[in-house]
Amino acid sequence: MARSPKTPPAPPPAAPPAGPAAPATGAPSHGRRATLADVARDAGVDVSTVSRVLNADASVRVAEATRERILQAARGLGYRPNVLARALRTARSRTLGMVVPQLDNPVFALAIAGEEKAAWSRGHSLLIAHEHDLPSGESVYENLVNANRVDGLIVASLAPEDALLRGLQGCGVPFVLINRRTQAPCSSVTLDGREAAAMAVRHLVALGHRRIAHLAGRPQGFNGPQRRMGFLQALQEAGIEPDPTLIIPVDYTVQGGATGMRQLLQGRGEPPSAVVVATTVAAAGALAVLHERGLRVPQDMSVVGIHDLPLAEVLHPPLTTVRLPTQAMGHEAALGLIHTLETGSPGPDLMLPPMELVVRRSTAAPSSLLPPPPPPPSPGPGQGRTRRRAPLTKASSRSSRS
Amino acid sequence: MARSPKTPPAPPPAAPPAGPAAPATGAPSHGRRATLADVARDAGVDVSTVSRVLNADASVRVAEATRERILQAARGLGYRPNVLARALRTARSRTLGMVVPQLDNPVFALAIAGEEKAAWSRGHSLLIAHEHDLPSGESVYENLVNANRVDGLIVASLAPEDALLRGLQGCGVPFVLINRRTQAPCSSVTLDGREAAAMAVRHLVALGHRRIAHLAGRPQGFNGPQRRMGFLQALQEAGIEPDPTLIIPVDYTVQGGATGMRQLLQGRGEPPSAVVVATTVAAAGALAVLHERGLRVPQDMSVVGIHDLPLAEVLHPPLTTVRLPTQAMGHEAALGLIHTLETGSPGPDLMLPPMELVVRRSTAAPSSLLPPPPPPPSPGPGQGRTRRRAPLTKASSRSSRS
DNA sequence: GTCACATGAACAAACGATTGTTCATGGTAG
DNA sequence: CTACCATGAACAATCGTTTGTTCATGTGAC
Repeated sequence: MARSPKTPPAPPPAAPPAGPAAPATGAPSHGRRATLADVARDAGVDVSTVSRVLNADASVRVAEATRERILQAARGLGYRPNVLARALRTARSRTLGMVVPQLDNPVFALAIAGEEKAAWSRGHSLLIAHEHDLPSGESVYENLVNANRVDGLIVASLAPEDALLRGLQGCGVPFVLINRRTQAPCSSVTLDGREAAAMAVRHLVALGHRRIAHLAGRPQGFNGPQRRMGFLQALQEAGIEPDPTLIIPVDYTVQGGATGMRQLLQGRGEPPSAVVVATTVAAAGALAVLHERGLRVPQDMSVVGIHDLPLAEVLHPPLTTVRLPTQAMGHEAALGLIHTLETGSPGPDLMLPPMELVVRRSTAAPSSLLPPPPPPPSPGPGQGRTRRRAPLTKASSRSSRS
Repeated sequence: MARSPKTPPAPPPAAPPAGPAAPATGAPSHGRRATLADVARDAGVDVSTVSRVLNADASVRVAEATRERILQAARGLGYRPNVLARALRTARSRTLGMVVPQLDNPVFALAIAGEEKAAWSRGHSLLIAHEHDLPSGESVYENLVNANRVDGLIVASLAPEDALLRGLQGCGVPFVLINRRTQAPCSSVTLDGREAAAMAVRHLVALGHRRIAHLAGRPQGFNGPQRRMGFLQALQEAGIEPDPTLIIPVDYTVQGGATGMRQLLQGRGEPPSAVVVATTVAAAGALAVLHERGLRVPQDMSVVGIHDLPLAEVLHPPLTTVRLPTQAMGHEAALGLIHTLETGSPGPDLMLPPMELVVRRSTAAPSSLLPPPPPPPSPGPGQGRTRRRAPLTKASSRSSRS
């Protein structure tokens, strides 16, 4: 492991800067892949020397001429280290394991994209596993660690905290949770749902809304309560007394959003003029119910979704959302985990701030005031953090933990 | 995490049917994982014997008592084979490499889910890589094969055929393409877009539509032309003369669908009463334009999308689609590849038929005829293959290749 | 003319498995 | 009583690396 400690971009281990089409300057001679021994023979030295030269082992001295010969031989043979052998010897596979509860969820797919990028950029690979039952009775985590030898785990699980942590700790490798924080201190990378919800509310307040509802996530999860807190906090900041009947817990599904919206519409009292929906998918359900009832968006009701997805663009009308750095979450998790693996330092503990408020066509000033008089804070949708675009800012806000 | 064992094929490599909680009957003794040598010591035999017993090596005879002792020792130690060592020795990693052009595409995400399931069910792992450039100048394929030692590749690439195949063949491992066929004979698993488009058309014809448009995919891809062929064929079957001005090539994007629909609406001549859109995403764009123009769906225009996605459910109105077995595609590809690896037989060459027509609210009889008179084939949406639900049927229709 | 020493590179032992071959044993046939 | 054979298990080589240690060489000081 004597590579240049940091310097990730560098491809020191014999990367033949071959022609346009990489295929072998003359390498794939007789089918078998070239090994250290082949290089050693060609260069007329011992394998150990080759190993040290190719790994830029600083603790050893070799003559410049020898080094050249070795490098040349390696290049000529198209030598690539056998990661299996290396991993066996060093007990480090340079592979990260990612466990997801579901793959067909754009949030996880994006996170994986970020992880994959980070992993490869640091010379690691990503092994993906679905959270599922194994015939052997092991957990996927254990299997990954015990049999496949991943060096660390990135986990996005919905399992109960205690069992999850117990299982993970039993694996004996570093891990980082994404999209979720735990009571117990534990490395994690999450999205700041509190701030996201607050941004949504501020946008609506700036438009002149005062009666704002919230289709909130499940109270027992992590993201639901976060977003609810942000919602309440921003309301309070604006001097608006929150109306408990306007906060309705819903499932993160189309159906859940629809049910929640129905419930909201049949409530007594003055109806809201705007609603912040905990997820974009639930917002889609809410929109459907509004159409069903003949209510126009945004004229009769403004809708904001939290967590931007491609879906938001194709809804009717296109949904105003708060964009969250989902891919960055995966990227940071992988980078942090690799750092932990390399230095032994504790894992990352990040909460990434929202990227921006994406104003589409589902929000406008409430029709009760037209033409819209300049509302208290600032007129129009161009307030505060709108379209801020701060892609990768970090916020190590352990303080914000409940 | 010990769950109900499904007992699929067989877990020959020493799967200890431990108690409810797998964590060690007494195993994780001193941190280090148990090796063959540990088991051998405990059982008082040689490692080679342990290896043969645990692998159920038929070519060797061991006394029943010895076998028992070994099994017990392995169980007691919680022994798990080190796949790295095994892979090094056998030159088989039991790992599949999956290369995708983009991860945030539900089609690929679903395919991966299918592959992952198939791989694990056969004792393999799945290594995922994004199709991207490597600093070393190698292709991702080569890197996967050369350095990470995957035994085979599943590839979903949009790269030009010749370069792609050359690169893949240079890797020297079996591979199977998904979601795409090539001119050159080559293992692949695809979705039958021809039949899918035909199903969509038949549905519309059954509703009474005669003037049917097609927002078609790119002519140079694989799926676009397939679907276009199916569209034309079904029209012909119904005795309808296709109108070339009603077939418009579009990009597989919201924007593409929108542009295509605008073009369709500004055409001279009698406007179509229904449209088959090549993808659900493009259909979303088309719907948006229809709303923009004040046209009602399905009263003024029926819309069918090909390739069902969760998105279809949340559009306005919910989109009638043809459901394609995307996950099964990945499943079959992985299973086929593993079969190739194990037997040396040629790779799979499948084209999976559509699963069903999912009738939602975007299709109805054309308003020109109300009440709808029984149209020629059969009345109502309950025709032919609608809601057939044949999850995993295969069709080795190499004959259908152009 | 030795001795010590720095230099450069070879030697060799792992890592944890698989697998071809050899070896000890006891029973049986001649 | 010896030769032979089937049986059951040990021996040992190997996969391709990494890494601690040893070894040969030439140079300089004494």
